[in-house]
Amino acid sequence: MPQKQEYLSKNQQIVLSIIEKAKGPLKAYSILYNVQKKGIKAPLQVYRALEKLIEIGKIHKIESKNAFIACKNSDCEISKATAFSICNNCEHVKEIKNSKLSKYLSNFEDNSGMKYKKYNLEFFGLCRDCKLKQ
Amino acid sequence: MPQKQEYLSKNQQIVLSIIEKAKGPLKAYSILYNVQKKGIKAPLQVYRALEKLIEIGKIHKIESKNAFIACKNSDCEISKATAFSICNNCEHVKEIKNSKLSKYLSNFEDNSGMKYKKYNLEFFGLCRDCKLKQ
DNA sequence: ATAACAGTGTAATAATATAACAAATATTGT
DNA sequence: ACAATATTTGTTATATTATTACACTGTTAT
Repeated sequence: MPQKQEYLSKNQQIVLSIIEKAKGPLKAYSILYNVQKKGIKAPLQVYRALEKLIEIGKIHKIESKNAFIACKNSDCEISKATAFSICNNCEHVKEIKNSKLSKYLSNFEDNSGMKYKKYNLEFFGLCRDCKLKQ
Repeated sequence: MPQKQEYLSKNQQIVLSIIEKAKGPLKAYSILYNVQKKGIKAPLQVYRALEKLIEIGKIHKIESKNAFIACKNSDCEISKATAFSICNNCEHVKEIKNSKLSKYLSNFEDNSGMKYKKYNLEFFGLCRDCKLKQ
């Protein structure tokens, strides 16, 4: 009796594969347009797949952009600690993999002594290329 | 010659005062319904005020909720380093004021040596009250 | 076999946010 | 005070993002 889903359903596979092929985060409706040839016709089908893929940690949502990106971090099977670098100029997004940072945040206690199960961190700045160009 | 706006316009004041009075984050359209008696009729008027208020650091956007909360942190006149605690159960949101955390994140360098001007961090868990109830 | 569960398909609609344009108001430099 | 510049406002329309509701299909566990 498997506790966690071990396979992806058809729609989940289709949506994941589009996101994995993409260079950057994709928006839900742009995913939809990309998969209409493959039989996914309605927003809800996309959103359902996205929800599941997030739940099992295959993708992450970039909240400040309402966009979805494949998880590059083999560790996070359940997506609970995410950090991203976002370029204000070219909009390039990269997942930050930094064990010191993730340890620091996972163990963080606020002033009341509370600890958290989950966090999402988004950093903004200029990426290397954009900094050079300016 | 003031470089920064030193006052708030009428609509900005109205919107800010609603947000400051609220117990938690408010959504844009809920703000709209609340201020229709005061002459603000259209979403855009609310969004424009929100944009300005964010820019000058009077409020913050909780990205995972598409909601807006007053800044309790007198330091952040320009909103560039924000951290929040969000309860998964009662949805209570609190701005985290922790100088160690903010120093850590403001000085954070990623693996490529890049530093960032701005960040937003959202922590999720159960708040004290909800933890006790369960 | 059947209950429980996860996934699918479809239509409709809700919720969030922006574009485009015209006019009014405030601010600054001279 | 006056023109030039900035910002803010008002309004309509529309774009974008996300969910509700309902009927149906397939798989798994007992």
